[in-house]
Amino acid sequence: MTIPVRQLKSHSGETVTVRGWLANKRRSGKIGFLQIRDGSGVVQTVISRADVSEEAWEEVKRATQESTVRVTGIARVDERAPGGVEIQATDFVVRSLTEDYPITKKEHGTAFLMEHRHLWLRSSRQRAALAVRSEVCQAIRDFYYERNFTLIDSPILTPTSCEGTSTLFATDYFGEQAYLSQSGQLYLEPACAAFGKVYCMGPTFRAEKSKTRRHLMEFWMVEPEVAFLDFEGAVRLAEEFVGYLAGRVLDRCADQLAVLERDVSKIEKVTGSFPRITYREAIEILQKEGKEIAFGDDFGGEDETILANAFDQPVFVTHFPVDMKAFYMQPDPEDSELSLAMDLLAPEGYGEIIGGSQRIHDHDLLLERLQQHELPIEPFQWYLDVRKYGSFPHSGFGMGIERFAAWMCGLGHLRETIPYPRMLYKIYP
RNA sequence: UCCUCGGUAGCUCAAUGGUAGAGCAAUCGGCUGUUAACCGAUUGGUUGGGGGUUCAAGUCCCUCCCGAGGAGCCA
Repeated sequence: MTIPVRQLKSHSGETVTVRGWLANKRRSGKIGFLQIRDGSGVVQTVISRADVSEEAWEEVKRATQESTVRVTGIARVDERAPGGVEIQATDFVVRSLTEDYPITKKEHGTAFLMEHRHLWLRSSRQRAALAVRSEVCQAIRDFYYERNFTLIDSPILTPTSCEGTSTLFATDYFGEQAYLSQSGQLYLEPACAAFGKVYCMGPTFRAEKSKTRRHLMEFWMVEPEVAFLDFEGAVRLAEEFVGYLAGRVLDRCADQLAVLERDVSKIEKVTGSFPRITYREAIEILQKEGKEIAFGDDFGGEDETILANAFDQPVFVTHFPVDMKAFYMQPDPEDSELSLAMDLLAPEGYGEIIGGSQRIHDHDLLLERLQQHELPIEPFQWYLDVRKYGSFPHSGFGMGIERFAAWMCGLGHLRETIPYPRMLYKIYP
């Protein structure tokens, strides 16, 4: 009977068949140790020449790294085996022989591995990171499902820029210019009036020529948007959300975090409420650290790291100057020069993982802001309609899934947290 | 777009301006408990492309291409 490697421990003593790919082989004249990966896990198979036919032993000699193989034998618990269970083989066959597999057991540079991303996916660290990503995505779905949010997928092909600033990927739309979406938020706001609590999760595109470990041209973002939720509510939702996701990763990805050699104590600190500082306080902290930064300046990557390192937990920075942020953000009722905006900075230098705000619900103020930003009114008419027909206060935020996953995994670069990263000038494979 | 560093065997890297090398991989042989197994042997090169300086260039100069890191911008 074919058994997934993951379930082998519960079949100890039984004769089982495993099929998969040969991850590694060590062989002497009379005994072989084969690490076989089947997608659910990796198991060591022990083959003694005396126990198998001459044909099967020839197959052991012939088998190369990443050949497709099938082994039959007795599963047994043995502490000498990686993973604690192994198969004592009675038969072994190569189903498809691999020759000249590019990724060897020794070290490779990232550039080489990225050229072979389709094969690199098979390696243990990559499988661990992508499994964490998968768990994060599932946890996101569960979080919003359990709280009665409705999934509203926003369009990827859009007629205009959402915020008017970022560089977009342009494409031809039957003779008209269309752009790949850089945010689903504007399309979520009308849906709030239909469903109250909504979210979207999908790919987002930025054509900026960024070339750093914190950037991808194509990345995934989850964006909740809630009717009648004020700024304080949005901060609390973000806090609860991040805490929930971190808890899920700790609960269900212990094996992956071990492979990634992640210091889980850093993630275990992510509980309860997160510290909050205002933008003004953040500037003061940076100035005390000797940074030359003034009120009104944006944070650089180094600034974010300084701020984040001042706390164990993720830290909210709130109340940014109005003209630093997007046109739709609600001004602070106590100081109209500030907006009810927040960024959440992850610890350990992982940077901004969440950005959000309360949205302007007053029609005339939003119109004024569009004009101030020199944005055309006509393409945003539908967006203004949200404020025209039964306006309501509402708030939301967006979280970058790769940045969150990179933080959980302790990876220095976003590219390993997405199966096929799209980076500056790099779109292969 | 700008700044910095880099490109030598399939991979990771050495090589004062003076004969292009090692480890791993591959191939062959040996080894009954290996953990990136180990041991021996063999194979493997238009030194990213083009131009220049020089008796002589992997090495110095110019230029282009490609890669890595960072800045700006952002999630």
